[in-house]
Amino acid sequence: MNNMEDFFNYLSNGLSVSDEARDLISSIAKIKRFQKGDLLIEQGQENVLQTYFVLNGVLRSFVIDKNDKEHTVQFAIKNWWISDYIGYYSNSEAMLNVDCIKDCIVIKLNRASIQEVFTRFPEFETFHRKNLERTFVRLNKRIVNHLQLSARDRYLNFITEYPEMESVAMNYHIASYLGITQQSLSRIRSNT
Amino acid sequence: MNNMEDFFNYLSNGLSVSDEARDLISSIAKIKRFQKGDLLIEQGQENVLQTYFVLNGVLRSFVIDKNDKEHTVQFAIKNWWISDYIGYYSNSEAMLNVDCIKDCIVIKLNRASIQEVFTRFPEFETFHRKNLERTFVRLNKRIVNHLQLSARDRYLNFITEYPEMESVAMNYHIASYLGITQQSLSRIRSNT
DNA sequence: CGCGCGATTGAGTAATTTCAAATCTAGTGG
DNA sequence: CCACTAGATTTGAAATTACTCAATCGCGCG
Repeated sequence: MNNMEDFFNYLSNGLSVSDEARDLISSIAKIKRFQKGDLLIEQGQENVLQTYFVLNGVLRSFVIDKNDKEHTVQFAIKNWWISDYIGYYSNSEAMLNVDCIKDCIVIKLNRASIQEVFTRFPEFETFHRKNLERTFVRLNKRIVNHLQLSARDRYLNFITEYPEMESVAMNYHIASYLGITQQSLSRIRSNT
Repeated sequence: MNNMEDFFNYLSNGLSVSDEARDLISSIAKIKRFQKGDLLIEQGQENVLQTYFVLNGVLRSFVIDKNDKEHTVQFAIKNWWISDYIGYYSNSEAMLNVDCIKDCIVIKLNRASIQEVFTRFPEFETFHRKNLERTFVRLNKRIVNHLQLSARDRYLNFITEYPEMESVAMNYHIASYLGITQQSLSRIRSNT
């Protein structure tokens, strides 16, 4: 369907959404469409007020270093959230870019509105807190993997962990997520 | 002082602690002392029910890989929290070890008791949620740094970010946190 | 003094990157 | 249907970075 209903379905998985909460969320959540290549957040922009929930498509967040190389921080597909969470949560300028790698339909929410939801409906704060805890685990695992695994093993882990990404992300997106060059990834793939 | 009062001072920084909350916390929080080398959590143990708040001393969490090499995931000093947050939040067996690298005084809290505090005093859940968001930013920054910086730059970033760690952690602890060998760190240090 | 642990240094080796060229692929127009 | 093109991927060879293994150094402590 790719509409607001999908978002409420997602929410229903973790909490029960009252009619009042539903009304408030409907009024603050905006559905947006983007095309492959569109930039939702740009490194250096003054502040990061938005976070996005993916209804359809694929996005990624990435940083461009001083040598103009891109490094993928996160991918997002259906039912994932994405933003520059460094800028978003530390209330600073954008440290990351967010762009579409496939045409997308997303729900755009801003921090202040979400805060309002938390205040009026505390169960949403609990839901968010549990999400954060799960994400926290994922980030810790990524760090642990990066510390102890070889490039090849990180790749093998990636494709078992996120099997859907191989077909939608390009070679160099995945390489830059794994912290290697696209040439190295190509060589790893060729003798697996 | 290194007693419970320090913990309440820490909490007072982010919220106002009612007398009732204070009573509940006093009843569930246990002060524990550990010596350098003591293991608080051991990789593989059945579950991770505890998290620790540091009153004094230095601890670290780390993983031992299949070649018996240690990789430091996190350090903790006064006013930091530490545990195996992978096991703790995903309710699984311990993926990490936690040990003392200096004699420690910590407050031990368990998940179920903390949940009770959240339920009875929702402002603690908000406090925790904000902490998680800050930690989330730190982990994202660590990943970004790992992706885009050289070993030398990661080291330079580490000593500006955590200047107190250089004197309390050993060479190979820091090296294993940065994802390099102790020999490489030694060489980096010698021509800085 | 001598032991033990941690840090440093050196030399050879392995893994990965860099730069450049070649190949593949999907889409476009003749 | 085929040729062409632009973008993406692969391959090769040299250079770089970091690692391994081994030996040595330095220091605190019994």
